[in-house]
Amino acid sequence: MARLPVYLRALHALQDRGVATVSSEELASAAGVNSAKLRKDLSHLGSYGTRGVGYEVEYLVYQISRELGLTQDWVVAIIGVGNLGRALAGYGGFASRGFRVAGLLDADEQIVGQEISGLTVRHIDRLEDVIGEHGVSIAVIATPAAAAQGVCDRVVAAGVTSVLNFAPVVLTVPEWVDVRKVDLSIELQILAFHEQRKAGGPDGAPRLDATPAALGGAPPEPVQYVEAAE
Amino acid sequence: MARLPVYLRALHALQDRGVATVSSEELASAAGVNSAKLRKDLSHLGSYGTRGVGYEVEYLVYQISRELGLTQDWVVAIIGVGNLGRALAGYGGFASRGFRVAGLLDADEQIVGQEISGLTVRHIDRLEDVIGEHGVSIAVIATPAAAAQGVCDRVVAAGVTSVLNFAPVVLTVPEWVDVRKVDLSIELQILAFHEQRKAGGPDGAPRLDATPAALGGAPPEPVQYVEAAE
DNA sequence: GCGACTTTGTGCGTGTATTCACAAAGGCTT
DNA sequence: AAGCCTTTGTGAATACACGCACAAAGTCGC
Repeated sequence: MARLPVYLRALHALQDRGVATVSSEELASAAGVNSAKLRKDLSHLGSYGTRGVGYEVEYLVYQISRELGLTQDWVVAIIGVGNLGRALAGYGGFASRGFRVAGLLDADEQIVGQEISGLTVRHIDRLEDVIGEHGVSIAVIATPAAAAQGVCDRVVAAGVTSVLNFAPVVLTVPEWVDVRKVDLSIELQILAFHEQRKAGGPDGAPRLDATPAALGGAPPEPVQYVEAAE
Repeated sequence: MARLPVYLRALHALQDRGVATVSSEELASAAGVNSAKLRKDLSHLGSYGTRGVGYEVEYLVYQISRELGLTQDWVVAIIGVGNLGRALAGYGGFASRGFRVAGLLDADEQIVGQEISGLTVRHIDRLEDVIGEHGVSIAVIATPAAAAQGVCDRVVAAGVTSVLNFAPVVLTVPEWVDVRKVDLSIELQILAFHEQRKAGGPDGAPRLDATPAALGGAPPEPVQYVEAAE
């Protein structure tokens, strides 16, 4: 399930606070989900709780990590070292969960050779070498949209079977390859949609879940929706 | 629906290629979804297709933009100008869809005053001023985890009703505030989970959904996750 | 050792999402 | 103008996710 990482994070937070045992109610609250759902999720991996007491934090951390495959190292390459690629390279949340960034690649000669977060950026021409040398199994694509599919084809040909795509395109891959997409502007668009709903829909329909709170909101200016390539 | 932004992107790509009309089958394929689902989604906003022909791209773009609230400007503030905040500030996908970044804020004196993507970073102490002056309605939180809840409380108190959270914590907000979370490491963990499944579960159990044969492609070699020695 | 209390694990009803399949509707050709 | 062909829009069947509520199971106090 896609919620396990969230539980895992909450459990780590509890561990840091020295909590040894936790009930489904508490953990669900910390993770922001329903307690029955949490119990059902956990029971799907086996019975790791003690009735009347709860779950032992450390044991649960281990079981979830094991289920997610975090008890082994995953070797990652980041392709595209722009602003986003740099942010990803320096993101501490990777290393602490068993993800090791083994390569940074870019097509820009200005960037190739730079040292970022302890790694030297290599030229995209060496993509296959880097993947082979380090046994990369997960590729992170942070290139411009136009380059993404080409890069994707190459990493797949080189043996990568999981791709995390930050470029705003739908990637086409063979069936045995998994792709997950993170799209920053889509998230904002979804927020805008809900924001608009709060203020009354586009057709002026009365808002269904109006809040009593006073909104010091922005007077929305009439606008054109200009489109630009990315 | 959360899929509308994906359709919108696909439509924009078609527009750039000069395509005037598109069938549900083509658009669904470009967006990576089932065509019946796409038609049902679109019919939910009204009947904008022509039977026997398809949908007029430009008209559909307008209707979806309108539904999503992209025909008006949304004013955004980015709090936390680390690597990620910088990447977000420079991300072209925002401006092109009606999102205007009106403020960059950080607590680090070293960063305050820097000019990034045409904006001067201001001190977090001025958060309420910036929100009020520009009529910010969406806040993007790109701070360290420890600071996120505090910042969130402040932006909410200042009148913001939508929050896009990049910090790895579950934010607590009043019921009238929408929060969306983007978690980079969670995406990688989900990939690792599937990757592990392909190779046989954590207990070595045979994979249940193994693909018997790959049509028109090289079958994946039996994968091993060797610890890469350097 | 026993009973009361707490908490898990899950059966079940409900609502929602997804997909199939087809009739209705429009264009296009002759 | 009439019939054929394409594609939409949607009824119906299916699958899935969610959450309530409760019995089973274990702990803790006495």
